Amino acid sequence: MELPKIYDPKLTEDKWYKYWMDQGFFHSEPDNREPFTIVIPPPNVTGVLHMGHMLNNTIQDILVRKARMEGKNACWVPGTDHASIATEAKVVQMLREKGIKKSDLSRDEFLKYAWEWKEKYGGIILEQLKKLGASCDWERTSFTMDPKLSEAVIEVFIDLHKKGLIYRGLRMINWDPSAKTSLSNEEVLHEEVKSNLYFVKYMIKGTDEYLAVATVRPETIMGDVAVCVNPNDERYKHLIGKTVIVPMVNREVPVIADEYVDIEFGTGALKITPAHDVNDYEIGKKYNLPVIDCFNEDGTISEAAQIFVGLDRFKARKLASEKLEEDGLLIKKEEYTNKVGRSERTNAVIEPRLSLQWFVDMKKFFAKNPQVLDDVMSDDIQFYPSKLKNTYKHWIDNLRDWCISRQLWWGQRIPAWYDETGNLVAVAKTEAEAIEQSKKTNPKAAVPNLKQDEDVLDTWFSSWLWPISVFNGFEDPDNKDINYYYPTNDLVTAPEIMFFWVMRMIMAGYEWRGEKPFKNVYYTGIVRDKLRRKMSKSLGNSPDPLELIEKYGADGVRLGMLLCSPAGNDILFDEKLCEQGRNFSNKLWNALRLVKGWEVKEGTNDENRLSIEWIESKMNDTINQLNASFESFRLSEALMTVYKFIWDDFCSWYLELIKPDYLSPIDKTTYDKTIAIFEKITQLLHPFMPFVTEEIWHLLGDRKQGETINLTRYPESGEIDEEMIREAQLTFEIIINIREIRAKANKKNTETVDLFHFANKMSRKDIDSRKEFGLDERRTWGFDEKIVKLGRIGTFDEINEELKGAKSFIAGGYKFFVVTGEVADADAEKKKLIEELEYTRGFLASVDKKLANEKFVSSAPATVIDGEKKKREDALKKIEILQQSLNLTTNN
RNA sequence: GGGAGCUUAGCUCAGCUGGUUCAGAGCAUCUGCCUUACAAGCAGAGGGUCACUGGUUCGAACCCAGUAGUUCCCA
Repeated sequence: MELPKIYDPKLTEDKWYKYWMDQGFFHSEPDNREPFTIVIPPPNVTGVLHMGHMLNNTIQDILVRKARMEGKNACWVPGTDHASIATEAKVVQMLREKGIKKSDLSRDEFLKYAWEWKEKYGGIILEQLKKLGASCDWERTSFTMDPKLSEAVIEVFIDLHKKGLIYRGLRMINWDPSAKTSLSNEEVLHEEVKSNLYFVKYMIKGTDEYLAVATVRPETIMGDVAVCVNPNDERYKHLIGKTVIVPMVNREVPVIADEYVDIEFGTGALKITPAHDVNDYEIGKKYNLPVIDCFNEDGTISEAAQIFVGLDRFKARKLASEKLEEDGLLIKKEEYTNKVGRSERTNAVIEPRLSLQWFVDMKKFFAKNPQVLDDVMSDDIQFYPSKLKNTYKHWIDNLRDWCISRQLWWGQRIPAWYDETGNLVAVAKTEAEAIEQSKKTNPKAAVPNLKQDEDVLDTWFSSWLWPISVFNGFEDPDNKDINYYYPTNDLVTAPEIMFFWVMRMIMAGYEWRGEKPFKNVYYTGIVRDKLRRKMSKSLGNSPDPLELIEKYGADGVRLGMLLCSPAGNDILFDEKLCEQGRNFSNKLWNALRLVKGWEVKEGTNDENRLSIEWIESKMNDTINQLNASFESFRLSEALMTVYKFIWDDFCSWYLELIKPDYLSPIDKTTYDKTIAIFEKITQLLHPFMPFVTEEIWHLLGDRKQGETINLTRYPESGEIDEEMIREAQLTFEIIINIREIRAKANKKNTETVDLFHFANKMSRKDIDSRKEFGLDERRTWGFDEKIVKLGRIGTFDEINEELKGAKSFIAGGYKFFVVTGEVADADAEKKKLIEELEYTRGFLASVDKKLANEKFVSSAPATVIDGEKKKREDALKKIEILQQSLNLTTNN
């Protein structure tokens, strides 16, 4: 069989993904096996794959594939999120490009466009996930606005309203005066700007005294309803309860006291404008102050302000400053740096604005479901990394009610019904039901003319139901799927949505299933570039994942992502890592080429026995380490374990040990064992690199149609011969020493050197001495042929005296001489010996000191003391050899 | 302003209960090799006052306190 020298992912990846899909390997139905479930964090339906998705989904795929190979019934549910704000924005923009304004369309017309857009572009991202190799059950693909899922959202809203966990109230929101809509916090970008701090006189009623107030927003003075000072502020104590005159509009307002006010900031007196500042609003509420909204929704000054009516807010600021100066009320202007929020989309400066919104009463909800916090704190739901538990707790301790209404059209419309004057009449699925309800509460009233709430629900209000709703757990709470797959096993997501999503899914899980939604939560880091900058479109520092796949293969990119992603840490992505991944595929491929190129001869070559026993032990050891890493979700570590086993142990040592001479055949026993090990290697690596391992697995054996590495059982660990591993390590140490001497002597690979073992009382042939070193006497000569082979040794013999002019080294308590033909510098050799002797003596002294310390001996555990004793013995032996060598050198 | 985390090799990180030969990887670097699987490769090497200061302990990268720097969350 002719295999190309370089592995080409393009020839295999699409081929195998199609095969997997055709054979339906990823589809799951409930059966008798243990379930393993992951629900995807649904990406935005109109989104495209970015590096964050790559990382997140690679991790999920690894977990799912491993579970599947462990014989579990693995089910990974894919899907997308309707993402109301982002999607609506995209549709609005698309319409604008066509010359259509949203305001010219009816709600139904707009939604028609939105659905068309969704059908056309939605789900591109899912196709991209296939390129990555994601083994999702595509037959279960869901969308948060699928009829069943939307229905669940509406029912949940009605249910919560019935339970008294939802209410409608006034609240300060982020208002975009340009787009005339509210924005979520995530859509507001904060930036530092230089502005002025105005110091303004508020005259105290009936006196010539004034109270100085500092503000950056003089255009909101018309909305002032009080001035607040700190009750502990000696300067102002006498003014508390007095009345002051608001400049420009001459309104009389009280001076109140609250500890919220920072004595140090400005003048220590704060003007209270409840309509235009979140904190002022809170204070206003606390002291029952009125709210005067002096802005219109487009950011111009309203009638309520009395002056500057109709002018833009920034124009008004300038005019207010001038007017204050005219009136002699402006004390001074100072330069001041503060943060201003801007709309991500329109760049307009955000105005805090009061409006009627729907809320979930979080305090009540948590009182009803204390497990939402408790189960995370007690690790019943385990966070990886666990340090994020602190953040979770801190958030819950400072909960605010969840605002769930959005002034948008794309999403689930709030099922609340109002009469003509805007009073809430009922919360119900349909108008008919609402009328029914209103009749019940007020039978005598005429049938009202009802209007449904114009707003839709927050997208998170549908995604918090995701682990239940994808299995239709609301319409049919006792169905086969939900009973089998729920609670799910692992959730893989980003820490920044811990509150938006993770916490709320836990809430929903307890409220409607009485059970947690998942057992483990794995938080990935934020993908950043080499310079630690967040990857973003505007910086242009985010590579296109599909281009990377094109360049390095999906396996290469998957490896590249994972190589730099310890759980919870940020990912400093570097394209070079993908290259490393690609190179690794190629390494594996070439190992296949080597093995498949051998001619096989019946029989057994006993020289290879120890090498085979060693690699088997080493592999079992690797499997144990790998499983331990998986159990604690240390996936980077797990990958590194397999990576090193394959590259270093299997390729660099094992294959070199057993490789027959050029054109010589290999014995069948060794060949069969090697193929078996290679097969296990592909299985171990498969969750990480699904494509190249499937390809190689098929080439390693005679596979039938319908067979796949996906459905093979993940290798289990067997017996580990620790002594064999030590023996091999000693062999490698000897070989490395020889190679180093060869390298320094500039020996060509084709030239041999001679090796002599110094036969003192610790001879390698001496069985007792081998026992002393903890080595098995049966293997005395086991690896010697291999030392000759890999060290390119001509003669390998024993010698009873120091070999003058030869280079020497000590390995595992044995001394060796290497004759390179070039005369070694005797003084340098001697110096080396002396240095090593000095060092070992110093080391011995420190160990002795420890052992002589009575407190150490009495308080340290026995294993530690035994360790120290062993160190002492080893050091003594080493000193003896060194001393002996040195004596001989000196005598010569 | 409040809270949480981090600081170990040039870079990115391990170091799990304080104790196994003066601290471990990967990448990068340096040297030599196109040695019949792989130059996307092979062989070898160098590189660290564990941020700083003090404390606890027989023993500290690890525990405690303080200082500095840094990141994130909330306001």
